[in-house]
Formats: sequence, C-alpha cells, structure tokens
Amino acid sequence: MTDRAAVVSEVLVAPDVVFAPVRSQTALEETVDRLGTAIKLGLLAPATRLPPERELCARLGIARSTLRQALAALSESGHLHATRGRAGGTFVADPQPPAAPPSPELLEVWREVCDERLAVELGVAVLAAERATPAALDSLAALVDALDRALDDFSTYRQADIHLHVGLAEATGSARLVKAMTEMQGAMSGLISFIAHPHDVLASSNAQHRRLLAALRERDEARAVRVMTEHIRATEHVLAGLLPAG
Amino acid sequence: MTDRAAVVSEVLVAPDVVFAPVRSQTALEETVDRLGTAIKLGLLAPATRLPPERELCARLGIARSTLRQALAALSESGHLHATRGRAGGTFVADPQPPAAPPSPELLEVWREVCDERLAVELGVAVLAAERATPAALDSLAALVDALDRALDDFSTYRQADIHLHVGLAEATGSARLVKAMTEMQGAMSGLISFIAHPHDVLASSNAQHRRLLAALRERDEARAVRVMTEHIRATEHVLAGLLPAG
DNA sequence: GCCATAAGGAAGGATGATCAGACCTTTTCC
DNA sequence: GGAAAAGGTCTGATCATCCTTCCTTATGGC
Repeated sequence: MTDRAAVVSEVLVAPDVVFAPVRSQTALEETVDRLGTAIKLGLLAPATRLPPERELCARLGIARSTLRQALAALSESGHLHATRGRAGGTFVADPQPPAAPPSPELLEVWREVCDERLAVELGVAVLAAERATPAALDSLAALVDALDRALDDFSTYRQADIHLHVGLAEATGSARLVKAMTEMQGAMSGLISFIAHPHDVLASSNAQHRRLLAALRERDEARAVRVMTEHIRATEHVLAGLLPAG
Repeated sequence: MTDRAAVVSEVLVAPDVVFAPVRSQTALEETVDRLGTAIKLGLLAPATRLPPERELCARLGIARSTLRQALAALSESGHLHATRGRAGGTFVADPQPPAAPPSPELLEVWREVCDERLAVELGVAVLAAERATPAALDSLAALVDALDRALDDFSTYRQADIHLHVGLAEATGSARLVKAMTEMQGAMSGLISFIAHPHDVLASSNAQHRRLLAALRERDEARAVRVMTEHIRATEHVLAGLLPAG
C-alpha cells in the first residue's frame, strides 16, 4: 500500500493536469470553430450552401442569435457570404480567403499536436484494417488516384488528403474518431499549409497512402500501423525542418 | 475537380459531424467533471487535501464562487468533505462512496469509448517506446510488480492499473496525451469497475503490462503496438461478454 | 488566555452570454 | 400581385459567472 503510493508519486505529475485551468469555450466560440474548421478543411466545399439559419441553429442546439454571431464572424473573415431573398442563403465563399499564418500559440504546441495526430491516425489505421468495407476502401482508393493527379497543385492535394484521412476515420464507423480526426486536422492544417511541398514529397506521401490502403485491404493491422507511423513521421520531419524548433 | 467531388461525397458523412449539437460545458460542469474523475480514478487519493479554495480557484482560472459550487456538489455526493478552521481544508473522502452503476448513455457508446481508448493507448505505446526514460520505465516496472501483489484485490489493482496507464502517458512527455488518457480512463472506469475480474484475468492482463514494458525498454515500437493492441482488445472482449450488446 | 491567521462559508450586485420570440426586408416562384 | 422562404433586426428575460466584502470556525504562537 505504502510502497505503491511511493512508487506512484515518483512518476505522477497528474495533479498539474487535474488542476490545470478549466477552458470553457462559449457556444459562440465553439460554433465559429466548428464551422470555420470545416470550411478551412474543405469539408464544406466552396459554394456549398449551408442549411437555413432557422434549421441550422436547431441542429446545433443553439439560439439563432448566437448562430448569427458566428456566421457574422465568418462572413467578416471572408469565409462565408449571405444573400437575401427566397432563393438566398448562406454560402461558403468561393474562392476562400488566403489562410492566416500559424499563430505563435500553435507553434508552441505543434509537437504535441503531432503526438495527438499519431494517436488518432494509429487508432484509425488499426480499426479501419479491422472494419473498413470493401466499398469504402474502393472510394478511398479512388481518392488516392485523384491525389496522384494533383501532385502539382498543393491546395487541391491538401484538400483531398484531408478527405482521405477523414474518410479513413469514417470507415471505422466511430463518430468520436471522426470528430477527433477533424479537430486534429484543423489544428495541423495551420502548419501544413504554410510549408513548401514539392512534387516529390507529395508523391512519396501518396505512395504511403497507397501502401496503407493495400494493408487495410488485406486486413493486415501490423503493416497498416507501420505504414501509418511512417506516414505521420514523414510529415513531422518536414515540419521539424521548417518550423522554429519546439 | 468534379470527379473528386463525386468520389468524396460517396464516403463523407462529415456534415453530420460538422452540424452536430455543440456541447458547451459550463465552467461548473467541467470543474465537477475534472475533480470528480480525478477522485474516482484515484489520481487524488483518499484523504488527500486539496489546495485552499482561494488558491485552487486561481489555478483553475475560475471564480471562487464557481469552484465552491463544484466542491459542494462533490461533497454532496460524498467524494469530498470539508473542515473549517485554521488547520481545516477540503479533503478527498476516505473511504470513497460506492461507485454508481454505468449510465444508459455510457452503455450506448461504450464501444466508441473503447475505440478511442485504442487510439490513445496506441499513440502512447509508440511514443513511450521512443521517448520513455529508463528511470520512468523503472518506476513503471515497480508498479507492475505492485499490480502482481494485488491480483486478489480488484479495487487496489484497478487503481494501480490506472496509475500505470497514466504513467505511460506521462512518460511520453505530452500533456495532451495525459489529458486524453485521464479523460478516457474516466469514461472507461464506469464500465470496468462493474464487471467481475477474477484473479486469472488480472494476472494475464498484468503479464501483458510486463511484456509491454519489455518492448518499451528495447524501444521496439512494433512489439509495443502489438502487445498494447492485445491488451486493449482483451478488456474489450471481457466487456463485450458482460455488457448488453452495443 | 488572547489574538492573529488561515481556512471554509455566505451574500451582494455587476456583467456578459445566451435564449426565445416577434417583427422587418428582400427576393423568388406561382 | 401575393405567398413563401430566406436573411436581418430588435428587445427583454434568464442564467452563469465574476468580483468583492464580510462572517464563522479552528489553530498555533505569544
């Protein structure tokens, strides 16, 4: 009993985590974040029409006035625009405004974001190897082909890459993992969009995608994990070379 | 361009995730959750004295009145008790009140919680294989020894098991993974505490711990992943056998 | 034995986020 | 030309949270 406590206390910094500041996001902040991330990741494609405000606020479980504040913020930043009248609506801006450079806070924690990414993607890899349907794998393979055709157009590539990774998460059937994946990609894309990605880098990255899908098709978890680890680490190394040391 | 959009839409259910209800937890809820989970997981051991309210509210970044509401709730439920006067304070109750049975909501999503667990633990396994210091591994090994001595006392075993897994997360040096691990363990323990765990099951579980540490010591990521996957799946199978089908 | 001190306990008003709802304005379709 | 469907506006109520001040209780030092 006593020795256990002694042993434990050598390792534990847990109280720091337990007593760390409580970060309660307001509904407004969370909404701006959700919609903004989805738009920036291309999950809501340019020119997409959002549901009418009265419907959307019901879906999000917030008051219309709160939703409108969020929409106003995203219109202000040029990510959305609204038109009035019967055939009006709120649309994802096309083209999108240029991405903002990574914030100092993000640069502070980018290594931890990469760690988190490794976790999410590995979990997805293992579960997709176990559960992905052949149909889902076919769709994802088609996406990999599309990626190959976009090796010279980084913004198209990046968008499809996000779809591929989110698609993998969806193939696991776990909504929580999809959510984790989108949030994590949202955090990452602030970094990834800002570094040079020559043709060769993208080509080798997509070759890893292909190997990953092959492993998934054979339901080979171990290989899927290996390929995914390689894939994530490659990105990490590229980032490490180009960002201020963390 | 167009074909990409077509391919993507076959796979994507993302809008469901994007437009899912925003759960804005209030500061009070989040505080009760944080402290309650830490207590139930034994990260704050029985009879531990919390920091004085005036200090704690500063650390948590909330008003004292809000903190007091949280403490009141946890006192109400028997997890804390407070004494007044100069040598007084707020203490973790000893003994703790009996755990509540798993909620229907938890039973609804327990499989997804297990999926999330797999992700967190795999990420931790890989990163710990890469980064864990020998000293940290020694401490964790001592914990495994302690676990062996607790094979017949489930509540002690469970507590040390949690410490082991959180300790692994800490060994990665990633605060976000520690947070993810504790939150996930919090969600899981509502399930785990409520199923029978005979000596043999615990023994084989702890043997996996031992093999995991061996792999980490050799910095063998692949083996760490394999052992961890096995370990998580074993728990999952035990749960699957004893919980209503999900 | 007294009293400063350190702790929990309690009450007030100020503020801002959020909500619910009614209403206005613009455009389109029949 | 009018109903319908969308965004745009306003108002008042409510609630969570904060800040500040004060009260009560026990302890430890002189």
